[in-house]
Amino acid sequence: MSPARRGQDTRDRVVGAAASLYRRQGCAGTGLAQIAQESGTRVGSIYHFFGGGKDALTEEVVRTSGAAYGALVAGILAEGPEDPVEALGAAFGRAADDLAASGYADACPIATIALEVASTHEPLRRATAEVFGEWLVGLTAFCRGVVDDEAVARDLATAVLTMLEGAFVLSRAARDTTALHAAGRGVVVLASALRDTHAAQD
Amino acid sequence: MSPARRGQDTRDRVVGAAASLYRRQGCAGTGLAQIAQESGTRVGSIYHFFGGGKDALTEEVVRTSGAAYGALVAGILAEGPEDPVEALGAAFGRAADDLAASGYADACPIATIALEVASTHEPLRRATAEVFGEWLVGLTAFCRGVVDDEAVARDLATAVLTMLEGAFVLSRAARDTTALHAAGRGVVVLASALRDTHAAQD
DNA sequence: CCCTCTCTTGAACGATCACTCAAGTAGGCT
DNA sequence: AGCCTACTTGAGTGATCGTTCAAGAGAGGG
Repeated sequence: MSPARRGQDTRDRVVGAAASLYRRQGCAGTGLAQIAQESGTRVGSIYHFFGGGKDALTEEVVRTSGAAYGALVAGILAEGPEDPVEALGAAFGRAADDLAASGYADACPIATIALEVASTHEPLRRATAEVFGEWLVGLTAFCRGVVDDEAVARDLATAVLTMLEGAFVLSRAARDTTALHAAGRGVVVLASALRDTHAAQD
Repeated sequence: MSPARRGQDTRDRVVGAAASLYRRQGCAGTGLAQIAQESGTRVGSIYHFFGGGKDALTEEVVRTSGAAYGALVAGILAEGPEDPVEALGAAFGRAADDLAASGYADACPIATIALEVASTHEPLRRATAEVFGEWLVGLTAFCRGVVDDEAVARDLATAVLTMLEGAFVLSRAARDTTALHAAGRGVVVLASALRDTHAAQD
């Protein structure tokens, strides 16, 4: 096996292990030694791939898992019920199932990092903001299927994302999916109300 | 001044400094040395008051600032517009103002801790869950002013809290209050819709 | 075959981590 | 006055933090 291939594998394993650990215990609570052990390599190898040190690795984790989670949610919405309002509600149910199945660990991959770095590390804060921004672009496009008006759709998308993020916080803390299911019902009511008022204005 | 009084002062300053630092940079990212320096004492004094070490201090921070923030929100809602739906919306505007005024640091005092400890420290996880639970009790009571049905009020309260928590995450990451304002508009639409459908069922 | 380049390895750096402890200080009480 | 208790102080514990580096391993191209 070529060194380049071996290296790419190691690099991917490091990013994957870091993403998994960050999601469970945050960035500050995860040491490079633990990341190295979890990915079956040594700390020195991490520095071979990430000359910028832990910060560079963390930024790559944010962007990589941010893109992956955005694609995951987009897929769930696309494969869900045909009615976009019902699809939004079903997505919260799916999120609840996945969260419980993972022992209440696999929620938003970057929320913990975002809160940790928001006031302490400007480059990482920007990275998390950009990921959230990209999610909002995709969600807004989907919400255009509920309400045609761009501004209203963006408001709905923002509300949906806040409810998902907040419900992840509450559900992980409580170790039950009540908050996620309540948020899902709220999303359906909110989206339906916006669709109705929008239709009434046509 | 009596030793007991001096001690109580020191203890309060330690809890206050820890709460402030935790809110900005999380629990794992805050060292006891920094807490001691910020509160004008020494690490040894922290251990005099908190024999259980950092965990004991953290639990007190969670319960203390959890209760304080619950009272703060309750006060804002009570002093807000008479219409409870408008009061909920206004509270999000107030949260946005406060967040921006603090340099996007003072959001939820326990959200970062909750995410950090949810999968790593069971006693602290329970503490955060209990704080969220108490907030939900108060919020549900307030939402009874919107919808009389207990279950619907609790759903609304849960949705409101998830939107506040999620909007704090997005707004701190983006360093702007767009998400909080959008969430506030969403809360008004959601609460209004629930009030209308509930009234129609009477 | 040997050189090169990529990647791995293991040891070491100073700093900081949570934590401990013995000695010192000072007000309250008898 | 003298003791007691509460609190402070500063030094020190081993462990782990992020980071660095020199040396080794191993496949590809000449």
